[in-house]
Amino acid sequence: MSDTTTISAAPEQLSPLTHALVLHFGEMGNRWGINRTVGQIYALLVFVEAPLNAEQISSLLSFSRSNVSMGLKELASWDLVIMKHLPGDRRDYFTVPEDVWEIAKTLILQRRKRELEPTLTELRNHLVDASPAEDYAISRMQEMHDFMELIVQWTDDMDRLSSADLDRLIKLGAGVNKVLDFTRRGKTESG
Amino acid sequence: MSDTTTISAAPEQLSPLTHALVLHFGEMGNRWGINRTVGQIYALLVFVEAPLNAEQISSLLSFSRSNVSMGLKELASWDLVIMKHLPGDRRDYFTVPEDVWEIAKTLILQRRKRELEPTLTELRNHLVDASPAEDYAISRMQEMHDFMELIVQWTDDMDRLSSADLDRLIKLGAGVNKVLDFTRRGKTESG
DNA sequence: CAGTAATTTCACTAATTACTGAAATTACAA
DNA sequence: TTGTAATTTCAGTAATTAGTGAAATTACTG
Repeated sequence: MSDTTTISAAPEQLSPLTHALVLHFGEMGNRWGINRTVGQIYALLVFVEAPLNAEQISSLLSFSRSNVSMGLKELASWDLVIMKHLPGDRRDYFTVPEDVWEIAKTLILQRRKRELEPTLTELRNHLVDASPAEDYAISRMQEMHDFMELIVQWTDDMDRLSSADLDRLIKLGAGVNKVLDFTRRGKTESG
Repeated sequence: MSDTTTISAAPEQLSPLTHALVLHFGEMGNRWGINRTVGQIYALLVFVEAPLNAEQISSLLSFSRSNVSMGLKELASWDLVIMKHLPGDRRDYFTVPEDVWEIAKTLILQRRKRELEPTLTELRNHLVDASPAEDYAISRMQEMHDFMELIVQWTDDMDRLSSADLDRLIKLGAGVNKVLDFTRRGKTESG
């Protein structure tokens, strides 16, 4: 037994499996609008049980300490990481929520904020003082606006769905229809 | 009356309104994983009724002909544009589908393909030969995999929802729950 | 408040991605 | 075929974004 017993021991290096996934999420980062670094940091926090400090992240992923700092800052701005502290240790430790659905809900709301809301505002502003001369463009904008509002409603509904409900849905293999039944019934009897 | 009567006359320059929106969509392109050029071209095709050829796009947005060509190619690879031809004119003309929901469905499926499916495949591959020693990482991967499969099901369901149904939902101001009711009932009686 | 560990900021460099004009290709018409 | 209009490709350049190390800041300890 080693003497480095903090809490649920952080690895000194990654298993091939975790390493492969971390690299994959780094690549996927591009498609998700975040950079490689941030993608890798996040995957690391997801697949490693122990909370990690910046130094550990930096050495496990081998990029600079300052880069890790910026990555964590970005993840924090997305509300995607949880900061913890160990007694007698002043370093910041980071983890992610325990269940996927919590993570996904955060992602959905954040993406909505970044990808939808600015456009919704823009459309609204232009629609108020639009001259009826530009018939076609205006009706297109109106449709788009209404549609985006609908998406906002949908994501609000989703946000109300608990992890326990979702868990059950997964086991049932249920499609969208069942999900919506769940949301409309409100919270269920399970913990 | 001018003699440039093709079909629903392409403008020689953009109205301030359309221009503003085109610029906005160019900016948003970043957040949506496409570049400014592609975002602007797409917005242009959405807000201008007439199908446009590459030359027109290039002059309305003032970037190079070759850039337009690459942008259209990318949009085509996402299945987001419709190519048309006018009798006696060999140039290619481009438009987008008439209704927002058609566009959105395409976007949903395409984003799924680019943002989810590669990871789903990766997870599946790693999960088959995972050593049970790495308990934690594996269960995280399994959860993530199951969740992503669920999203695939949801988006499949959405894809089955018709524009007419959606249109009605918007008018009702309905949230996710109503949507799912619609999908489970199948097609409705409206045209 | 002096000392030190941890973190953040920032100017710089590296790497990537976007855009262009020229050349090549394609598609059709005479 | 040959000619010509339209489109695409591509090598080079411009612009943007990512990543680093050194310096500055913050936060805690004695």
